[in-house]
Amino acid sequence: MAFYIKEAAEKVNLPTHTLRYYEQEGLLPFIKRDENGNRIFDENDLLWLELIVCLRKTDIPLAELRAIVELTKEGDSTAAKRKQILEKHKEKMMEKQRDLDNAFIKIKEKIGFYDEIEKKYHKENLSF
Amino acid sequence: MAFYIKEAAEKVNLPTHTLRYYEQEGLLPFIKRDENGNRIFDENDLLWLELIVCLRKTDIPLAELRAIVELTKEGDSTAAKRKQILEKHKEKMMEKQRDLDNAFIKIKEKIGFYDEIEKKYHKENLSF
DNA sequence: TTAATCCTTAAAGTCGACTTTAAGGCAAGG
DNA sequence: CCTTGCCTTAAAGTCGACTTTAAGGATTAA
Repeated sequence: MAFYIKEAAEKVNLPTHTLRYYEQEGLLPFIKRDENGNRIFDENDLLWLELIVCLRKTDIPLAELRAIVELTKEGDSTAAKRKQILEKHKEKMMEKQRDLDNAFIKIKEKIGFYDEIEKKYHKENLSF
Repeated sequence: MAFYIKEAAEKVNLPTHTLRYYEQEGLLPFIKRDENGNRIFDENDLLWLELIVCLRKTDIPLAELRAIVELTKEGDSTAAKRKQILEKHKEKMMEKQRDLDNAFIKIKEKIGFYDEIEKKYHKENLSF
């Protein structure tokens, strides 16, 4: 189970350019090449890439993903540090959740307000 | 109840620069000035600003807020359009919520994984 | 009177995360 | 043989949302 960049990109629903950019930024450190220098993504690479995509949707900075990669290279002794990075991001995610909850209340209010204006406006403009 | 920019900025927890920038970008169209040309934020301005801040935390684009302002200037007949903009953003918010829910699952898994490595690592390094 | 602290405007700079452009290599199909 | 479509690299450009810098005006406190 190994894939060229186009297949990998399709699997994670990103442009190939972005995958190359991620590799360049140190997020994909173990990507092998075929005899022509083309990238080959194996199952492991894809799993990591999927986690990247999933966490990027919650706006984890590339720098934090890169930091995890660097720590991974240093071996098992860095597991606690890697965990810490993720815990910190999880806190941010929880804050976002709260921000969303607050915004839902406010946006519903405002939508209701616009509804009222709309109703009034139509009532006032009835011809008979 | 009216405030100069510094007080207003403190109330919504933004730098004064950002409030000026927002006005310049057409997000705060009704801000009055005192005899020296200083901005005066009234209760209404603050309420709108608070909504801006609340929705910005969910990444509503400035362009959408500006669009609402422009429609508001055109009067009550545009209430439906303004509502539509907010409904559309509410959809995005719901998608973010789903993204967060998915990411929570994955990040907990990964944290658990790092926990395992950590435990193993400490076990292997016991001297006796 | 001078320093501090507010305010003003306009313009330039920054940042993260891509995205686009340019120039070119390799392999298969017609 | 040539086009098509994949791949490569390096570098430049874009985008949104600020943020910083520069230059200066008005009010207050020492």
